[in-house]
Order: sequence, then C-alpha cells, then structure tokens
Amino acid sequence: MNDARPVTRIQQKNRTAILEAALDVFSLNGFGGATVDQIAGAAGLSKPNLLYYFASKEAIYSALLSGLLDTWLDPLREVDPEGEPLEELLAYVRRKLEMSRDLPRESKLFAIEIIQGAPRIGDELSGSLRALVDEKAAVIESWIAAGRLAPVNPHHLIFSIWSMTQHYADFDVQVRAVLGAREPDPFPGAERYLEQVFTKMLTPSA
Amino acid sequence: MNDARPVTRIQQKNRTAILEAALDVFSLNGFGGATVDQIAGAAGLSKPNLLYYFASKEAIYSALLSGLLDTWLDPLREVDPEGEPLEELLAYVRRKLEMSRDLPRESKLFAIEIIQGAPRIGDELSGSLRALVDEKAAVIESWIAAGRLAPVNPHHLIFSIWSMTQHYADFDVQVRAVLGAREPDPFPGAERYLEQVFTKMLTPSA
DNA sequence: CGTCGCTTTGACCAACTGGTCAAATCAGAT
DNA sequence: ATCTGATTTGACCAGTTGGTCAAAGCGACG
Repeated sequence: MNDARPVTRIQQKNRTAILEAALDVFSLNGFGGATVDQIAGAAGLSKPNLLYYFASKEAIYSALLSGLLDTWLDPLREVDPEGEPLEELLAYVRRKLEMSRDLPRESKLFAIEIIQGAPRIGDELSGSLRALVDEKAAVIESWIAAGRLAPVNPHHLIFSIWSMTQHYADFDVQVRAVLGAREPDPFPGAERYLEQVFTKMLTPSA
Repeated sequence: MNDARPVTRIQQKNRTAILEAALDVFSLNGFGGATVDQIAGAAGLSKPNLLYYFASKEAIYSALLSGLLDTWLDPLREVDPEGEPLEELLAYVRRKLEMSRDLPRESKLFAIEIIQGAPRIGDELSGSLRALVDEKAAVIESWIAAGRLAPVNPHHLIFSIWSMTQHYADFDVQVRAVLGAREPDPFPGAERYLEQVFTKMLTPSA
C-alpha cells in the first residue's frame, strides 16, 4: 500500500532502523510530542536523510501503525473454533499477556492512538477489527450454546481480555509503582490471576 | 500547594474555564500535541491573558493532574472495611464504571500521562497511591482470611478493576467501533458483564 | 469624578518545527 | 578506473511555538 518494497540492503536496513526508532519515540511522546529530529537521532541518521526514506513524520507514523496492526491481532486470529473452548480462550489470554511483556511499546503506541480518537486508524477499527471480533464472538456464542462455556457477553469478554492484559504494558509504570519491591516482575502474578479469573468466569456450571 | 487561592470572582471563573478547556485539549492531544493557543481559544481567552493566570503550559498541566488525582481515587477510598465484602467491591466497580462514563476526559488524561511514563506524577504513584492501594489490599486480604471472599491476589484484583472499567473511557472509540449499532451505549452491557465477572470471581466457594 | 489595582491585549521575540534543495559522497557494476 | 544511480549532508526556509512586555482598558471604591 504505502511501500514500494525496499530494493537495496541499505534501504532495508535504514527503513527498519527508522521504524524501530520511531516506535521508541512515538510510544514515549505521542505523535504531537515527537519530533523528526528525535527519531532521526535515535535511528542514527540526519533529518534530511530520514526524510529521504519517509516523506513526512505522518508517513512514518502511518507506516508504523498499519505495519503493526496485523501483528497485534494475530493472537485473536489464532483462536480455533475446533479447539476446546476454555483452553482456546486461556491460550488467547496468555498470548496477549506475553505480547504486553514483550512488545510494550507497540501496545502503548496503539493505546495512545486510540485514546486520542484513533484519527488515523478509525476505519480499520470499524472495518477489519470489527469483522474479526464479530467472527470470534460468534464462535464463543456457539460454544456457549453448546454448553461448553458459561454464558457471557462475548464482546465484553473480549474487551476484558484486551484491557486486563494490555494494562500490564500500558500502565506498567503504575503497576510497578504500586507493587514496588514486593513483586519486581508483575507478569507471573498477572498470569496466575488472569488464569484464575477466566477459569472461574468461563467454566460452565454443569 | 501550587495555588494561592483565587481572590476575585473573575479569577475563580477564568481559572476554572482554563482548566476545563485544558482538560479538553490535553486529553485529546496529549501534552506535546496541545498548544497554549488552543487552550486559550477553547477557554475564550487570548494567549497572553491565559498566561496571566498560569505561568506556563506546564503549570496548567500540573494543576490539572494534581487537582484531579484526589477525585480519581475517591471511589477506592470509599471501600469500607466494615461493609459486606462482595457488596463493597461490586460498588467500587460500579463507581469506577460511572466515572468512565461521566468523566472520560479525566480518565484519558491520566492514561496518557501514565502510558508516557508518568514523568510528572510518578512520585504520587509510588507515594499516596501506593499507600492507598496497600491499605485496601490489606482489607481484602482480611476478608479472604475470614472466608468472606474467594482467595485472589488483591493487588491484581485492583488492577483488573481499574483496567476493565477505565477501558470503557479510554478506548471508547474502539469499543464503539466494534459494537457498532448493536449496542450504541456500551455501559449497560458493561455493567452487567462486570458484575457477573466479579461476582463469580469473588464469591467464596463454601 | 478620579484613581488604583486587577485584567486584557497587540506587538513582538527567540527557539524550534517539519520540510526542501542542491551539492557532495558513496557503492557497485562494467 | 570510471560511471551511474543511490545515499547523505549542510544550509536554508517559512510557519509555529511558548512566552514576554509595555501599554491600554476596566471596575470598584473613595
């Protein structure tokens, strides 16, 4: 869509270095708070050189977002209608929590974008994201109808998985401030807690 | 702390108008993306006039944050050690969800600040916030020890309440994009879902 | 009415911003 | 070695930004 794929090794290297640096800078400062110079510096390039690879600050930001959206939704795509319902959903929760641990900058980038009204990905939200969620919500409904899962609102269930897992990436400063030295790594505790929540929530009462 | 309390009616009016406008602008654009001119315009003042009331953009932002922190933590303060445990916690969830519905800008402001590393309120997080959370976590532990609540990690329980309720404020664009016309107001459904989650989660098995 | 202090403003500034451009440098193919 | 196109850069620009300042306006009170 936006990229005639890099031809040379140098282009490959510099484009990825720029996107990597931009992820750092944008996730820490938001779009408005970031400057092209910062990104260029973090990528080890001069500003004009950076703008040789991307037409504008906007272009970098868009490339980042749209390049990341797929990765971001992969865990949900992997939920398998043929699998054991509770296992599938717990695995989804685990994958999302791993993403919060391993890709916090990506999580924050999306969070900032959506909080500020998703001006640049609003279409994708009500397009492909919505379609994917609806599809998986239908799977969950069918599991419930078959008595293999406790009855819950599938959309709000998905929202709760997103919010609880991404919380550990987006709000990590707060989480660590509250836990302090007691729990230097919040993720093991988070995993146990989340498994407990969703097991209790979803195990059919029969 | 930062405000010699406004003396005249005009000061009262203009200072609150500025903070109100700043809440709009900052929650929509972040600190870096907001301009003093925008805030002044939204408050119906000229830029120099605004800077007559607040020394700098930073000063407005700080005044906003610290003025809001108390309000933000009130619902947690109200959790009553003497009350019926499940009722208390469900009431807390309900109050937090109401705040997401009624004060979304405040929620977004805090979210943006914390996501970006809480450079200006980090101290309060590991200070008063942490103390309050620890206090209430101890209450929850005592409820659990008395068998009046199912055993859960109280800190992660609190995190999950924060994340799930604030999600409906911070990510409202995404929530509405996903739900579409099916559920034009997400809050009733959210309330039912959250009550279900925490009831199942916290009701002691006995 | 006059005046004194609070309030408001237009004009201004230095720093920074995103972005341009022509010229210089470099890497690889011949 | 030379040529060609890809890459890099310093100098530059116009617009915007946060913030200043001296002067003007205004309201309450004697």
